Amino acid sequence: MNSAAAIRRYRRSGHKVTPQRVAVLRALEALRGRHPAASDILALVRREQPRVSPATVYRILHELCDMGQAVALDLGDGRARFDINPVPHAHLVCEACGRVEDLLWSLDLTRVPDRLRKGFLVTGAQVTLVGRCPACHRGEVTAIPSG
Amino acid sequence: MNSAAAIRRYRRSGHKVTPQRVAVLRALEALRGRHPAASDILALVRREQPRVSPATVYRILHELCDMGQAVALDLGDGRARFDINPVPHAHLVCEACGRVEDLLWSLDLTRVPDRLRKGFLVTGAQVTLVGRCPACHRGEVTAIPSG
DNA sequence: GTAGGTGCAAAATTTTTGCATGTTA
DNA sequence: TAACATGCAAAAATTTTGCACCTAC
Repeated sequence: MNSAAAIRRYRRSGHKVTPQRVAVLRALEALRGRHPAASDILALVRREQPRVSPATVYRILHELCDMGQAVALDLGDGRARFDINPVPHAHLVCEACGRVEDLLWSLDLTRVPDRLRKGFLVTGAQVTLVGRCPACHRGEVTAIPSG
Repeated sequence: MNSAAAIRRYRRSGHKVTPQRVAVLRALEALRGRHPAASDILALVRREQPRVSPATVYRILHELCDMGQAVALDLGDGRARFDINPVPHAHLVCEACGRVEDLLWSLDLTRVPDRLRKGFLVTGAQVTLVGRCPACHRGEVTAIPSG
């Protein structure tokens, strides 16, 4: 249960430690590595506390991202996905079925050559590789998909 | 006016060449490099053809992405951005003001080591670097911005 | 007790869909 | 003219906001 550190950080930062905040942290912990959308997190939180509202979950997720406890991902399907305390990594997304896999490829993309940086201070990177997962790729050699 | 090639491709693929398709292509051409959202493209199209509907623009943008004439980007603000015929490149996004700059960094990320690929066939990559643009970075050393 | 947090409901955005009508080839 | 494309309006889905009430400290 790693969420203890995040709870301490809430306390130290002057935020209150509420049951809702604890529940979101625990849900993120339980879903670590599964790239949950806000609705997935809400669903898990509601298994214990059915009256928690979407607004609260969104507010807490934003806080956690601001605090650096979590990161928001854009995997191309129009909703935000969340990761708690992630080891930096890239993602493989199947454009056919939407499957997402972590890609533990160590690229330190924050070290952009100064010449190209346009004065930006780069603090994070998001790398998404798009393609076909094995299952969706298999039928493709002999038959080009209609879409 | 590079959209001529795309128009030819429409004709060859059995799609009809409609004024709406031509207008979307010309808008994408005019906005090349500006990372327009669908609403930006619609607004430009409507300067010439006020009755074009959002649904039509979305349908045409999807077609163009499927045809490989354009790409959709996720820059982290909840709406899709579009680029026509882009040279592959990464993006710098300012997390404070939302400014987006191209980053002409030649990384061939589709060459993922086999060991890590998990069987995926990788066809494209999206690299987004997040940080602070020069303007938003400047005041930060002495004063943390309120937003 | 008070500052801050939450639930609810409504709104705002973006994107999709159904269907009657219009248009390209 | 026949298949395809569009406009319109409504729906869907996600995320944000206003406000009265509640609670952690």
